[in-house]
Amino acid sequence: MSDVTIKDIARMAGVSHTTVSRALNDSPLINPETKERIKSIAGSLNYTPNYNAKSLVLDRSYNLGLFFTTLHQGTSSGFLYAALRGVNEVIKDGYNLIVRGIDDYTSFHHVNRKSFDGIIVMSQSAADQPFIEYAAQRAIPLIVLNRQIEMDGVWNLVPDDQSGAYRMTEYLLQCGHRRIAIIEGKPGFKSSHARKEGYLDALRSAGIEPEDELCMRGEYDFESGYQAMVRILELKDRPSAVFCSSDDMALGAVKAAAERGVRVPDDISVAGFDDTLYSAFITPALTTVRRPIEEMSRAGAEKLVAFIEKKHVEDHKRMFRTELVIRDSVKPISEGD
Amino acid sequence: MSDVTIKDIARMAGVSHTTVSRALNDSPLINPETKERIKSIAGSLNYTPNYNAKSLVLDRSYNLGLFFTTLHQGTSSGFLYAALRGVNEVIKDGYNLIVRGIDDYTSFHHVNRKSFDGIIVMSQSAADQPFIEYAAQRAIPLIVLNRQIEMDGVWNLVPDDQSGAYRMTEYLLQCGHRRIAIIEGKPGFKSSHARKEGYLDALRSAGIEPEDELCMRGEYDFESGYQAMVRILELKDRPSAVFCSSDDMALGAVKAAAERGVRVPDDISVAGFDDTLYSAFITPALTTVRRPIEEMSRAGAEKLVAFIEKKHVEDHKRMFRTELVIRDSVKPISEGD
DNA sequence: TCATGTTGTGCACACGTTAACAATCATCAG
DNA sequence: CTGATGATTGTTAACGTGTGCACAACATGA
Repeated sequence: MSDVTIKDIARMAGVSHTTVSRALNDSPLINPETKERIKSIAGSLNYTPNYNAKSLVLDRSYNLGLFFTTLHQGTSSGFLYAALRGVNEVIKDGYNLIVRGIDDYTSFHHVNRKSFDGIIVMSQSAADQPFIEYAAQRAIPLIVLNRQIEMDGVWNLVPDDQSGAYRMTEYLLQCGHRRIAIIEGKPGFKSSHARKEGYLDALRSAGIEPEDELCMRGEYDFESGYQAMVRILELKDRPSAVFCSSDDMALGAVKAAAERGVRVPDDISVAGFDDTLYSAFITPALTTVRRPIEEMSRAGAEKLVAFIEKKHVEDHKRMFRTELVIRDSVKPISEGD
Repeated sequence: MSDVTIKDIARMAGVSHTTVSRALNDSPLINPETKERIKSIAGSLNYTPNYNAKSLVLDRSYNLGLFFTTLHQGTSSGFLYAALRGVNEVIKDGYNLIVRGIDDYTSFHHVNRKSFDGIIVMSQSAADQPFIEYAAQRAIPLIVLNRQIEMDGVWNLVPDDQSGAYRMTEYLLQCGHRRIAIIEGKPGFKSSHARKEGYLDALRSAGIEPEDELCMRGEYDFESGYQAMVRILELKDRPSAVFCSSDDMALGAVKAAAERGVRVPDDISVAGFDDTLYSAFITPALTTVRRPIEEMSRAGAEKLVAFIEKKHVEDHKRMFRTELVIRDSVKPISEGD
């Protein structure tokens, strides 16, 4: 059936396979009439090039990789969907999109330049670092989304955590909160720093001097959020709102409060960050900050394809605007409270 | 960097490249000592085979395709996620999983046996038919999930609609409903028939003779559900519950009821089928039947890989158990009502 | 007339791998 | 000692495509 090759076409057209190859690739060397004739024969034979052979000689795979930190533990379906949609919208017919969880690989043996024209890593954790370095070292065009990273030659598109945190804090202030605690992210992480800076900026803009007492260490995970909230609730002068640097920690915070008979949001407001899927389902539904996953993915894929196809690409870093998602876990406080 | 080939290894080991190829592929022809020596050289050089070259000569692509009806209009993220997880769990390191929406293709040019060792179609609509036929005609190992299909040489794994409908009806009966209407699916569709049969069986098992008056035609879509519900509400002896053969129709039915001041579930109970994503979010949250997407995907991928690797595979059709999802749109009725 | 393009085409090889067949060598039966 | 057998390894071609170079035909300009 589909086993017709350029040699078959060559025989029919009475030319060499070289001419056929050139004609089908629109080489300017070929006589326009010959070219048309060859193309019409190819069309009528329903010719499809053998991409494996092309790949071999052209040193291109026509494969793009979209890698997630994990596909089976923790990645939310909404996150996956948004990323896949974003990338898929952009890539042309000529590419295959290969989707995989990094933790599915027992070795990175199959990850090399011959197999991937380019790779998009939707990074959710520092556990991806070895993979990213491996790919970078193999000189595969690489773009890392979502998680901030410092590597030369690797593009990096991340959500603007700082302004997200700024606007969330601003929102809490608008709701009348004056004493607002923060539970910080993992120490040393860029995102932790950015989110805290946004928080601090917003407070200062409102003329409120941040208090060290209200800044709690966290690790981005459920447990650390729980622990931090316990400490917050023990403060003599308890804050009326807590900004958590991740939804996971917010979940822990809500649990700690509930266990101590402190109601969210009636007694204390809790805000998160990330808008993970469950955020909408828990009680109370979490007020949080959404990261623009689909937009980032689209931009990342565009950039990657443009680079592969040799168009020049300039800037290596970019921030994407985050968005406030207002649900039920933050409550305005009336003046008299 | 990674450009070491078997010829390089051959030179270092003082053998021919053929010997290297055989050694690395564990051919029994090679002296065990030589084999070990070659393997260790390959390891130390960090050798990775060029899969494009392998593909060319072995006529295998190492690619599996996972195709959805669409990725950007209607496919729910949960559905996508479940399917992807199921397939991904099964496929080995040696395969690439290519994910795509069928409606993303402007032509099926890139779909051929040289580019795909096998294809899994997660079919949500009859619109996939041309794609499925195209792939089948190209002799690509093919498995169609979720939608029943009648084609030789094409595996087909579908949810057990009949028993799902049976158990839903049974549940309605347990809730005290005696007069239960059904809105049927598209005439001529296997699934419509199966769902109706399940409904009829359950009624008869409970000693209730089905009434023609309570069987309404539908088309699986919102509008037909609306129309059918209108007719149901006009019946002199109105049923206390309506089993809709799809969530879309259930949605239409709820709307028709609401517009006429009939409350769901207080005045009438409504059940759906499919567990589409929105089913949980609408008011009232829909009691429905979930299809075992992840399980089906896993089984499908296993079957496909087994076939590609020449192990014999027997049965070509299989049903998967569906699951009742109880939410708020069905209410038990007390004896006195 | 002859040197010098210009235009279109083919030859031969390359890409990295596998595999049919040939070759070598040791071993063994007679 | 000799031919046969079996175990290893090498030679060579093949998979389908793209490309550097040579070449033919034909036009151009002096």
